[in-house]
Amino acid sequence: MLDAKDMKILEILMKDGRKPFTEIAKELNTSESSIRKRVRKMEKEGIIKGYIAVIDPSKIGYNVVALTGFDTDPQNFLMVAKKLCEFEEVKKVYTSTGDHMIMAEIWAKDGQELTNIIFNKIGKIEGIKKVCPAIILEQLK
Amino acid sequence: MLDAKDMKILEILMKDGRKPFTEIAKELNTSESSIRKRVRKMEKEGIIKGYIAVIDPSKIGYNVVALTGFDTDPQNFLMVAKKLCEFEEVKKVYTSTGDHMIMAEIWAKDGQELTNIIFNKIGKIEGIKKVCPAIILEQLK
DNA sequence: TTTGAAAATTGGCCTAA
DNA sequence: TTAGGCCAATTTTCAAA
Repeated sequence: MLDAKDMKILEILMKDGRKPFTEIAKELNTSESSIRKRVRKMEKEGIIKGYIAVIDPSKIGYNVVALTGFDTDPQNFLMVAKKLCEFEEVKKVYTSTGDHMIMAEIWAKDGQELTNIIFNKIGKIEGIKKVCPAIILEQLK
Repeated sequence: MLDAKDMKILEILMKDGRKPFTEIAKELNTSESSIRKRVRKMEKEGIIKGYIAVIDPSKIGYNVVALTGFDTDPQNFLMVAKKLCEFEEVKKVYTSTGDHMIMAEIWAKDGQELTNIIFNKIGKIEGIKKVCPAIILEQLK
């Protein structure tokens, strides 16, 4: 299904999602149309879900990013996870095994705002039993 | 430093990193060159760190993604974090507060490969005291 | 901000494996 | 049937005024 050339294209686009097809073609010693048709196919098949700009949160005033685990009672599990997605400050939501059934990445301007988001806004969701925020100190990769 | 228009541009690019400047300009009722100059400036300042394609790991054979916490003795903490970055399978590395000082996102083809990566490759790094993998079941956002 | 030239993308049509 | 080559039209980017 995916051959070596597709994988190389993906590797390149995972590092630079804006690299022109013409340049990718040059790097892989092939034609632009070949690259373009492969990329379009992978987009259609959902292999490439999209392209996003990567922002440094601290540079736009979000000085506190927290990986936050949530414990819920089993009845409200999915509802809680979906509600979490609705918050603008919640950038990512996963369900997972391990210590917490739900993990979320939350951006806040400072500690006070994080407290407010977690305990006043999110904490009010029915079914949440416990909240475990871990503040990210540095992203190394 | 960042005005409202910059923030709107960032919001748009965080959702679609490939949206042409001309389209963004139309949405924000301004000119293409204005948008482009603002974007270039934010790129230069490191506010926009780059652009990446978002890949569905399961569609390229990575069926197991694990958020993994690492405990280390304090002497080896930074060295461990840096070593982790060198593994191709380790896609993200954070230092953080909370249960584990280091958090990493690891991609593997299956459970067996994850076990191999965590215990045979990564686990051999000096100073690692404990490994706590949580397998991501679903990404909701 | 406007303008015009260069570069990249797009779509259609074609051939070959 | 599918991947890739080719070409012409459109769109986007870019630098200078």
